[in-house]
Amino acid sequence: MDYNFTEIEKKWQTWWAENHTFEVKEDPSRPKCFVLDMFPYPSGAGLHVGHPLGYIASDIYSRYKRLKGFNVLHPMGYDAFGLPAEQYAIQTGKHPAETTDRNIARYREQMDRIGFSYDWSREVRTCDPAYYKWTQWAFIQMFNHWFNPETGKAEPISGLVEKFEKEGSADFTAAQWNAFSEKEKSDILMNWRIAYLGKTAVNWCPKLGTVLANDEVKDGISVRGGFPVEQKMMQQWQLRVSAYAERLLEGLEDLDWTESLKEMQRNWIGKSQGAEIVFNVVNGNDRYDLTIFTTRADTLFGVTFMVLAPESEWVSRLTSPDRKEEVEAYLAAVKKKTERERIAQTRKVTGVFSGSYGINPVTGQKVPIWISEYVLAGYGTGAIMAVPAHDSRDYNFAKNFSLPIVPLIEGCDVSEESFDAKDGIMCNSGFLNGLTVKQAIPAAIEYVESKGIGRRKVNYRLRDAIFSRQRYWGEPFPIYYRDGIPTALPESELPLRLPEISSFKPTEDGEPPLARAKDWTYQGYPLEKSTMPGFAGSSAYYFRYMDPHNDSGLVSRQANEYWRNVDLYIGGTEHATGHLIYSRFWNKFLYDIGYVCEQEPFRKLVNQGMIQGRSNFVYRIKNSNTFVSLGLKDNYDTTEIHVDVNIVHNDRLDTEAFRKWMPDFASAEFILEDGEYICGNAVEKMSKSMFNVVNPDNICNDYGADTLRMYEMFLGPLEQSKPWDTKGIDGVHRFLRKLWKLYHDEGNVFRVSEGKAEASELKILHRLIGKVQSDIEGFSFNTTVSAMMIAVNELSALNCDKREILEPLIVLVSPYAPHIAEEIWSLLGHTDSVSFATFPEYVEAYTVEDSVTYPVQFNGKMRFTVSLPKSLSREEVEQAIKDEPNTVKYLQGASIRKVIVVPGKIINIVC
RNA sequence: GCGGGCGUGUUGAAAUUGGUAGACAAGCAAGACUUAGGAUCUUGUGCCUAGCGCGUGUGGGUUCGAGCCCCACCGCCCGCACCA
Repeated sequence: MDYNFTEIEKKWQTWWAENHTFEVKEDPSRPKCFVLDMFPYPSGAGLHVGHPLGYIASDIYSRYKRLKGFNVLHPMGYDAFGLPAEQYAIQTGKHPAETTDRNIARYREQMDRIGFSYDWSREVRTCDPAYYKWTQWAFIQMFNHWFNPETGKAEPISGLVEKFEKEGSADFTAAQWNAFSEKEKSDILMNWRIAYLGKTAVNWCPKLGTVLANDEVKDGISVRGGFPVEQKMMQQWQLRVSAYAERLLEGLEDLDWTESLKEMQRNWIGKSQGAEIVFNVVNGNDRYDLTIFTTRADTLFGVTFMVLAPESEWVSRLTSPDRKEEVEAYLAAVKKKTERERIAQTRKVTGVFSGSYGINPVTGQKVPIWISEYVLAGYGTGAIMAVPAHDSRDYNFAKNFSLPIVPLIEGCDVSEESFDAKDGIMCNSGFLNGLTVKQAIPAAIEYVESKGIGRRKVNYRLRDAIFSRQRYWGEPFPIYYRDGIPTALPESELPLRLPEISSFKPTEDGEPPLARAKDWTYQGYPLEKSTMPGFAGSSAYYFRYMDPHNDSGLVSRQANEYWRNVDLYIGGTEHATGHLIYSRFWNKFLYDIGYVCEQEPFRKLVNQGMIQGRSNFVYRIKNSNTFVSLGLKDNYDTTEIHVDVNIVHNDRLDTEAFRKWMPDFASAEFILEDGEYICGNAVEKMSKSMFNVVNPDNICNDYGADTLRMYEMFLGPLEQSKPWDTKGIDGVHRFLRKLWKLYHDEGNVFRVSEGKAEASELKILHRLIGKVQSDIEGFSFNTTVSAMMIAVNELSALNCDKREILEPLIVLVSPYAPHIAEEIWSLLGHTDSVSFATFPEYVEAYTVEDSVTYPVQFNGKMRFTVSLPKSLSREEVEQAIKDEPNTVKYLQGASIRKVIVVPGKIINIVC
């Protein structure tokens, strides 16, 4: 019997819980460090070994920072509202709260086994009324504020009302405003509120019976559930995220995030500089001003037609009577398509002529106005000027409908494809002729501005976030309809609790499930029936951890000023354009209203890679119950069958376990090679259906949590995706046993000596200290594990049993393998947790020998500064350099292994 | 198409950031102990025509010196994608 991880881990997990070891309080005398994991959605499947990867890294970092003297806030909670629990409720009638509670209990149990140093007293759950009170509270604040473009920040809506009362606006006078009815005033203010109700094109998912945000839809399919999505105009609650586009973009600059993630956000925000240009348009005798947006004002002379989005409100106005039938047929056809079909048919050109014409403001030429789905209603003004010669989409359209193509750049060939590059000399372009494209763009904008037919304009791709979901399991809106006027509940009424309902399905007439709630009213007025989306509860949860039990505010001023924002945030890259944008927006809003002290929520962000599954296969000979080993399978006609990876070890099948696995295989026969059944393998997504899910509990049972933690780190760089492969886990486990043996004799009796450490032993220790320090701070957790293995190997080779070495060593190991460290720490005579130890100080003198520094000249040309041990004479060094200049020289004797000679640079001595 | 990143043994990967390439593990091979081993402990393990030879996707460049820097090409991964 030696290292008994089962006993040790249980013992210390209980001890930590009983002693509240990881609970933290604000402590102004110590620097703070806020280390956060993206909290999980507690799904029914529980955790697999991929989930804890980021949690382990953040836990190591937290424990390390604690040893370094930081006051570390390291909390965990659950993003507990969401679709799966509700879908399950619809199928089974079980209340989502019940399912959620059960799943959370399971998650907690699994996390506890891994030995995380979370402060569980700060746990939050987004579905808890005491928590969602503050989600609703924030919504009311957004409802009561507007975004002032002049100051670039959120301001109370009352200020806007005052302004309207005194000055009116561009659309109405003060007198008119004051004469408006309550309803009219409410409708106008809706155009300004940060949280507002408005009609917009939404992603409607009929299967889920709800609308979805852009980031909840991928390739025309809902991310949750994978159901088709279609475009629909609907009245929905929205958040005016687009108002913050510029600040969200600028804010990225100072963040310590990966370049790729910042770039993803930049793309999502999609800033483009251009101009809005007004075209006179004619439909029979009617004349209008139609504004379009373009980034290529320089191509104005090449406009040969214009295009409207099918959803554009201009369509009805510009359809001439004789074209009406055809246009309506086209609109109906477009409407019928799902988003997915629209994407799939991307290259197929469709469109219809409206019957109206636009007048090119620089040439006076009449150009036809078309309607086509390749123009998007939600971007710019939903209308474009088409320049087929220099835009490939316009080009395809022109070719398809035989519209003219006018090239504007000298020497470009547009017979086969458009010339999209912003490069070359302008021609056929009046006053722009002779300019380069780069000169022509600003020149054209200046021209249209001076003629009053357009203006410089910056456009963003970022849309407002659709905030309503026609579902049950989410936060109810703190909104009621007073005579049809959307009104916020008084804050004193919060939380507005989710009511009990008889069935979780939408009603027969298509209303959200909340329509089934009895008495869903406030003071006799109806309450809003939709609920908030998943990202509502996750947008500001990090504030709640700072002050989780505060009943009078989201977070107290004092707690917020101490913890400020997240120093390290670890989570998956899949949240790049969802959660991470919404959180930043939400945070900036709270900052604007003076509620929180930092503009950005997450200072440093690390994306852990995904752990994929490594599937195993067996090969069944067709029409038999005989299975043939991998190497021999080509001799037979076989079917490949996924086999549970938990009954396979190093690709060798446990044939007995296989017979027991499924009744079908009870009488299975095997054709072995060398007495073993070898399985095939492949890397696939970790999922139940592939039988490749590895449960962390199993690893904890077989090897212990410390092995799991170290092995997950050892697997490779944190950010990288990699398959879970149990090969190699034995190596890590062996390391922990060796570590244990360092402190124990043959009979497993604890033993250390008090003797003075040798220089060689100190050297091993201090090299490790330096490595652990620089690697953890550089998020290179895998190399630290290797360094520990080397140190332990070297120390056991030296039979080192000195407390002076072994005590700091166990502190170094403790962030990675906290249970074994805690056990040994207590054997070393400590009564306190190793988490309260101090990180040992790195002393460089142990790695570099005593040395002197002096300059050396060679050939009168190169000058070097040489740092050498006293044991080598200057003559010896110079001779060595002369013998073999400009290269690596090995010197005998001493502890010096080479002298590196670099012109003008300090010479490096490697020991 | 646009943007970001990567390419090193049989495998996961290291490389003090321009200085002995392949650390540390895994696998494989040989040996020891053993009734047995998915246990433990040694030892070996980039390649070859075995030279003091060749090797970090390919070709070139800078340098005394390149896995690392520069140019071109090839291949892979991720994100965005009718955004005018």
